[in-house]
Order: sequence, then C-alpha cells, then structure tokens
Amino acid sequence: MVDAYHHGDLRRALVEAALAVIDEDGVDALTLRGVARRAGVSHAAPYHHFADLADLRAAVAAECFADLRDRMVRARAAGASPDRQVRELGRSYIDYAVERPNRFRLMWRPELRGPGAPGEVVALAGEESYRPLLAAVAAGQHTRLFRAGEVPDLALFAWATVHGFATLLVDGPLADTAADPARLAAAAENVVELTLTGLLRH
Amino acid sequence: MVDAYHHGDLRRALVEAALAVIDEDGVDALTLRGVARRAGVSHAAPYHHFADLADLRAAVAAECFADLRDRMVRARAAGASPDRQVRELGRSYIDYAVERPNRFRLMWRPELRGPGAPGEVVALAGEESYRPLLAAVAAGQHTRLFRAGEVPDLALFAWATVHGFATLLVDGPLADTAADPARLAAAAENVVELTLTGLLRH
DNA sequence: ACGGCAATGTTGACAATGTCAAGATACGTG
DNA sequence: CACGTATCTTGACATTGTCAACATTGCCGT
Repeated sequence: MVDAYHHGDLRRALVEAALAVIDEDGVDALTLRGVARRAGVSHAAPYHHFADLADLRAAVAAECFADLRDRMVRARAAGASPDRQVRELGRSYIDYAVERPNRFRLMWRPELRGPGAPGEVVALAGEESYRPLLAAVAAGQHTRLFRAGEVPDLALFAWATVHGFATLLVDGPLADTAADPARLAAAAENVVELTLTGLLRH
Repeated sequence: MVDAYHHGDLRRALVEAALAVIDEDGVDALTLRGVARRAGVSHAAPYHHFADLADLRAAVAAECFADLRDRMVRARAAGASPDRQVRELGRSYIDYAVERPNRFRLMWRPELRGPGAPGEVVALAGEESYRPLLAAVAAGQHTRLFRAGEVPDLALFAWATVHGFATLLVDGPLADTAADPARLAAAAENVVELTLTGLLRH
C-alpha cells in the first residue's frame, strides 16, 4: 500500500496526495504536477486518470462530500427528536467546516458546478449530504413540532443559516471566533438555536 | 477619461479592467498580464501600482465592498421600521449577489483575509457593509420589537442566513433558482421571513 | 504458451503566467 | 533648467497546464 504507485492504484494515490496538499496549503496550492511529484510519478501521469486539473478537483470534492454525507447521516441518527436532529446536523456541519476549512472551501468552489460532467458528480454528492436535513425537517413537521409550510423551504432556511455561518467562520470575519473553541461553541449554539426558532411552531 | 492610461490614472484603469474581466469570465480569469493588456500597457506596468496579483484582487474587492456598503446604507434608509429595514437589507444583499455573482465570489475569497496588509482594507470595508444591519437590529431591540439578547448575536444570525442563502444561490445547488426571477423572489422572501421569525419577539 | 492490444507511464515540447531586474522616460521640484 | 523620483518598457526565468509521441506492461483470447 505504501508504494501503490507504479502499479497499484495511482488514481487513489493522486487523490490522497491532493487531499494532503489542500489540507496543508489550500486549494490554490493544488497543482497537477505537484500531486504527480508527491505520488512519485511523472508530471503527465495524472492525465491518464483525470481529464484536467478541474477534474481532479472535482474528484477530491466528491470524496469530501461523501465524508460530509456520512457525518450528516450519523448526526441525524444521534438525535432523538427532530429538533435535536436539526441541532446535531447543524453542529456537525459547522464542525466539519472548522475542522477542515480547506476542504470545505473546495467543496463550494463555483467551478465544480459548471456544465462539465464531473460537476454533476459533485452535485449529486452534495444532494446526498442534504438529504438527512430534509428528512429531519419532514419528521418535525409530521410530528407537528415544526411550523407548517413547504418542507424544502424550511430545510433551505436551516441549511442557509448554518452554511452561511460556517462560511463566515471559514472565509469571513469570524475567523478568530473559529479559532477559540469556547467562543466558537457559543456562537454556534446561538445560531443553531435561532434557526430552530424559525422552524418550531410557536 | 477614455484614454487615461498612458498618463492619467493607470491604477484606476487597471481596477476597472479587472472588474470587467471578473464580471465577464470569473475571478480565476483575472490575470495581471491580461489586465495590463486591456489597459494598453506593458505586462509589468501593474507592478508599479500593485504588489502582486493578490494585491490587485484585494483592491478590486475593496471597491466591491464599498459598493455593497452603499447599497446597504440605502436599503436601511428605505425601511420605515426595524423589521422592514432588515427585510430590505436582506433583499438587497441577495440582489447584489445574484446581480454580480463573480464580484460576490471574489469578495469572500479566503486569500483576501490573510495576514497581508491589503486584506485588512478588505476586512474594514466588509465591516462597514455590516454596520447597517447591526444598527437595524439594535433599533429593533430598542423598540422591543425584536427579542432580547446580544445585538451582535442576533445580527450575526441574520447575516449568516442571508449570506448563506446568497452563497447557495451563487455557488451552490440553487443556481437554477437564481436564474428564474419568480422563483428567486419567492425563495428570498421565504428565507427573509423565516429570518425575521428568529429576530422578532413572540 | 504466446502474440498483440489497450491501459498506463514517461519524455519532450509549447504557450501563458507571475515575478524580478535593468534600462528608459517623463514630471514636478529645487 | 537640472535632477531625482515615479512611472513604464523590455527582457528574462521558473512554474504550470496541456498535448503529442513514444515506451512498457499486464491481460486476453487463441
């Protein structure tokens, strides 16, 4: 597994090298030649596994979305009632963004969602990450715990709030909040609770 | 003013060329040499006005934030009561993102907020865009229209929601929603109203 | 077993870019 | 009017994405 390059699964090795580069130095540091170098192959070898740089990025993003989806599924499972599920989902989403800011950034790069085929894979992976939230909101509405209205509308509101907060933590002016675990927890709590206020029936 | 290059204000011409490139082809299409070409100067001329590509990006972003701030100020002025102000602010923010998606993307690029000096300019410009929302929330709380709590917490919640929604419209899976004015208006309305639910006293 | 094909890697080349160093030019200030 | 400084140009270099041509190698059917 250590030297799976020359013959083993180069594609896998390249994706993993890419993840390492992204985690260490950010999305913009990701380079086809650099990844090839890390994997110990020639600079053009990646072209046998990825159409171009954008394609590699998309593959990595799909990987990340799969990870996020797993977390979302587990988060929902960890919540007894729909409102707790939403809380868990929100917290987990924020945790992911703060833990892996560079991956989170990559996942929302606009290039990923252009017309190209790889973009569609990413879009699908993204949808799957969204499903648990949709389910939790639907359940909450079924119990008459959440307000009436279209499920997608309510879920979108919740997603937008948490996503926006995560974005501000990662890319925006809340970077120092994100760096302080105590403040981060407090701010996240605040946002999640206010979000629930929007969902709950009063 | 048409050919203010060779002598006039090259810096200005470069920023404007950069805005044009970004609007037309996206942030990643922005290139120092390309901008120089557009402005009709040699490829190294920009270095007398910007330290490097990141610096040019930061200058453009600062310009965009100034524009956003103006819109936010006007939006707040257009709202009679605090809740209407929040509505106007939210709508305007979303409008800006949808109208000028590429500028909006640039403004939240993480590179802008690194340690460098230009980043600080951007951060300051961003804060000014935030001020009207803070003021509206404070006013709403003063009138006892909005719920009790820390003003920054409430404002952050509102910002996060609207910002997240805008991000999903621009970079995420809501791109087709953004393309249809009717659906966009409905979705924006939904998000803004739910946000207000989180702010209002019940 | 074996000959050949398709997948996988490698080398070499090209254009574009960011960036720097040296030289040219022009503008304002003494 | 001379001079220094800000501004611009030219030339060069390393890095990168990408393609084409060539090498290798494992697998397939015969």
